[in-house]
Amino acid sequence: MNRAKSALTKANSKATPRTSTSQRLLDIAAKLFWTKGYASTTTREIAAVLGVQKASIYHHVSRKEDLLYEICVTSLEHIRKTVQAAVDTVPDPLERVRTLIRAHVAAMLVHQEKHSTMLTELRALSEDRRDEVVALRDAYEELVRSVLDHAQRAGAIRDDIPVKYLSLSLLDLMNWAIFWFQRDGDLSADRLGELFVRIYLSGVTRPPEAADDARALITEAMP
Amino acid sequence: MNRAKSALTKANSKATPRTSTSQRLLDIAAKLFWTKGYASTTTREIAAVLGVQKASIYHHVSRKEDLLYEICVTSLEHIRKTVQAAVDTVPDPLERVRTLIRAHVAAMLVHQEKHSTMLTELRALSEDRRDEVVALRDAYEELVRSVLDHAQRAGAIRDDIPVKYLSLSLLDLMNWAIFWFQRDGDLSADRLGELFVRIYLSGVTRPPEAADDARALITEAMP
DNA sequence: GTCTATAGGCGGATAGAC
DNA sequence: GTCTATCCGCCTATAGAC
Repeated sequence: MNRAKSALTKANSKATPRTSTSQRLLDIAAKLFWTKGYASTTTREIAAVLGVQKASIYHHVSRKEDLLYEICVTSLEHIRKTVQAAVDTVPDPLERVRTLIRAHVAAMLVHQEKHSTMLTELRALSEDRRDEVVALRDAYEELVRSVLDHAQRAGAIRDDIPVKYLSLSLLDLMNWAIFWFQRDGDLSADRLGELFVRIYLSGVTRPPEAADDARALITEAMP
Repeated sequence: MNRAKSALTKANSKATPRTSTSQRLLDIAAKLFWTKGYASTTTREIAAVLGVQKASIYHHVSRKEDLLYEICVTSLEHIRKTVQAAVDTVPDPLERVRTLIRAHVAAMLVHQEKHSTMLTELRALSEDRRDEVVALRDAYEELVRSVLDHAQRAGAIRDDIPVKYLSLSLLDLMNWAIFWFQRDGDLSADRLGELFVRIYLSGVTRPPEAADDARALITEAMP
């Protein structure tokens, strides 16, 4: 937790002016890191897309790694704050789980490039910074676990599987959709969230006969 | 399908003698690619772990990329064959889904390094080879879809979500466990498979009261 | 099948003018 | 804040002996 806080502080204080060029730099880097991977993306390419010379990048960051670090921190802070705020408005334990799923999917898709870069390129960070980002990630996962734990204690979700694994399974289900979800495809972000709500909460087995959750979301066929 | 076959043929014919050194080379490369990523792993490191000079590697493969290509093909062919064989022995549509989940989890964990490398490093391949591997991956995903489609047509699983998304969700749930599953942890590979069977088929909502699947797997608490 | 030696290129990063 | 010019190290891959 201390580490997490220090990560944020550092990210905002550093020699990184929040000018719009710096923001564009981060967005461009995220898109390239996501597409080609961090190690395979060169500072030359980033500069070319940004429309400046390679050396100019070093006015905004002191190392290529800074870009990756800031992308990871931004992504994790955004999703944690968004999901926390959404969940806080809902009292019912089971409805909180639904809200978490919807908010997580929406938030991760808002920053699709940054979120997927964080998920896959974390290992490219130096040890110290990786530790800081992992601490941020752990803090978020702790939020997910607490929502599930609350629901489990309330008797709303199954208790034959430890919350640890319920949580990891849910994160796997949601996070990796980022690899195949197409913003312009036949499925909107909202519908993707609803899809995961149904699968995760009800499973795919056909209910014996309308014995599904009473507040059933199923009124029309998906997509 | 044609592309898939050509990928396999090439992989087995090429200038790649199946000596034990070549096998060790592939295994070592897979472990390093998985840990550090393909682009960040140097031929020097691979050679060092193998216990030879850098140049000696080029007797077994003609380019570093060959290693990644063979890892991807091996991994996908293994899982496809294993899962197909397992599913073929089971007639009941719903039981086939369960069998698929168990077989997929078991197979991907047997070759954990290769499978995760295939999942995350595919984009580092040259365009032609990437196309070939993607064709193999598509062929496997088609197998998954067909099992789910069969179950859906038989009325065994829900029909309010298209098979396309049921399939992608299941693959996300299973595949990315490879990131957090610890071989020596408190969960065996078999139990991980059972865990996914329960979550995917029944969902996490607590059943109204023993209204869960009659052939319930839930006899003891997990882990 | 493995070695030593080296080619040849590309990468991140810096110096210092404007 | 951006430019030109350049350093230097590391990387993949090859040449050719044993």
